[in-house]
Amino acid sequence: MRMSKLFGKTSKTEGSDYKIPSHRLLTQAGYIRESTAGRYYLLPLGLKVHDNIMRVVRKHMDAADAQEVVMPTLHPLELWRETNRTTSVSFELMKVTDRRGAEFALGGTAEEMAVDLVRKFNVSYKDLPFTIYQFSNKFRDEMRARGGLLRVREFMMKDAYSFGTEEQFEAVYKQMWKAYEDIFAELGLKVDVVAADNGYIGGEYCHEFVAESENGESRYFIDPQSGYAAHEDVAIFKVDDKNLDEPAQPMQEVAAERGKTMEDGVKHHNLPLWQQIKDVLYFDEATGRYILAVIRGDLNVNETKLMQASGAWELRPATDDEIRNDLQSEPGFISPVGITKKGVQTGRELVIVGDKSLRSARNMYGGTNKKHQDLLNINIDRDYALDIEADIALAEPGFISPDGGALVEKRGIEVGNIFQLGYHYSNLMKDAEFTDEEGKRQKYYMGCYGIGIGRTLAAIVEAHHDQKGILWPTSIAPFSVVICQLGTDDEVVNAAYDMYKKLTDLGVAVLYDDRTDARPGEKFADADLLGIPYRVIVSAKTVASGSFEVKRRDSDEAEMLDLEGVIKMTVTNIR
RNA sequence: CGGGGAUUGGCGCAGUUGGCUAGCGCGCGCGGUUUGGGACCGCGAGGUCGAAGGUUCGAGUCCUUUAUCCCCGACCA
Repeated sequence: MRMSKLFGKTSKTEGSDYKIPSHRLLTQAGYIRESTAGRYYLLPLGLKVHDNIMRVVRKHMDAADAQEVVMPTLHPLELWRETNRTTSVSFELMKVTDRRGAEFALGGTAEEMAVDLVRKFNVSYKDLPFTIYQFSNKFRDEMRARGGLLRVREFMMKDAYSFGTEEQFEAVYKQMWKAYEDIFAELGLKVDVVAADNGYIGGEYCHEFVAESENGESRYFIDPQSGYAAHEDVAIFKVDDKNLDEPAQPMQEVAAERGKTMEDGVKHHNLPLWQQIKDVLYFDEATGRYILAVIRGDLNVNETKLMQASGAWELRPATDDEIRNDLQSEPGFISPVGITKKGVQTGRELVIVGDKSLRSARNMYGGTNKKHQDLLNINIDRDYALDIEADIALAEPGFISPDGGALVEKRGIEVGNIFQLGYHYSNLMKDAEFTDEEGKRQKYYMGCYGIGIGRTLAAIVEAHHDQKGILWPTSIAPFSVVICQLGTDDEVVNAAYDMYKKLTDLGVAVLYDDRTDARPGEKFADADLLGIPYRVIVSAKTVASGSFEVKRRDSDEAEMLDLEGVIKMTVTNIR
């Protein structure tokens, strides 16, 4: 490619709206350009990198026995109704209607489409297991786009769907896990594999592949000793026992003229925070129930775990009005002891969900559901009962992992994930079945596996850049070599063109900076900004000496090589 | 959707308490001198100041409505 003809210019000035390095560098170097918030043009350079990432992903998916297909972008809304996801997905579905009034969803993920495709073929156990995948633009009407390519409303995703029996699933899941490790390794992206929450996709467990970055949106915890890694939503930890050797004391009601915070309770009674009972009252819009989360005072409630444990879907904090008038309690003095289980005004049910940490302490203290009255020596089972007992505690840095090490908090970009879907979709969708050995119909057991291509591209830039620009890993660089032609003398131009031609004929992706109106400094700055792995300089000086200056983007040292040397170096270092 | 900030040639910005043909830098075009880390001189093109309405003799500047964008929160590849 001749740089003089390249569409998409580099820019010396940077926009003030570009807050994170990948967004700024990709825009400044002419890889991408924003259309509207969360929708981007991929320019020729950006498309090359994008294609290269897809090529790597495709290679490893194929190697893992997945088969590529293409699904329509417009999904019949009927299919989404079949799984009730017209209302339950967290990202807003974008819908379109055709001239006949048929409704479609713009695909944001394609579980239903995959199942619908497979069920058309009436598969048998002999066909299982198998995995299909596609690359397609996904549409998600996100509340807020953010950070350039990091969170957008329209993006290329590789999504794969596996079909098989429950017995076969573990091997398939591991195969995909391995494929993902190979993909990100080849892309030059270090990732942590963390256990995460399935959310709206359904199923029981999943793992996220997260590239550590301060600009990422995923918070997760790792135990560096054991390798335990989990998203903050699902991270578990060991709760220490406090005073279980203490005998249970008789419960006692006392006057407590205090404020409503936990600290007020600690101060008033001069007792430790951990001994206080923390009560957090929610209302679930989805099921119309109050959820009272009860936990040891020094811990916080993890709403994701709480939703999992209680079956709630749309939690919001209960209002003071609801607490006082419907539940006859008092903000700051809520207590599982004697709280009404049914709203007196609305008749709404109240479910008490208690954290297992409540069993790590005795003789706890807390409110009475009456203002300025507290209870001392509250003991679980004896004084109150839980409807649901579960782990609903939020992990914090320094807590002890299940393996015994201290948890470290990290932040990163979620570039891919693998989900166990189980029977979730085959239960919801008709005829999602295969014929087994005995001729009986059985549900498929499924998994799904996604990688965001644009986000991965941005994550690679986040991980590989310096003051001057991008440093592409050779596996995905838009060009392997940039030839900087300095000067316009015939010998220089001829030598540069000759090298460009020879390398190109050998299959090396070469960017030939043939611009006659750019001075050397500008060419160097652009080469650095663009992040091409190798830079070769052809100038009057080098032509006279019969050798060329070759420098790696990630090194400060150049070496002088003749044409044969340049060819050898670049050809052996390309993919 | 809640909170904060912004919108003036392709990009980055200035524009005072309302006042004259709306400026600067970069970039772009033409001519020339240059050529190893973003050169210089000359000439030139390009803006109904996000949009609509209002106040005023007069609006980029004041008021109302509205659109878009950025940042922080709840979601995700």
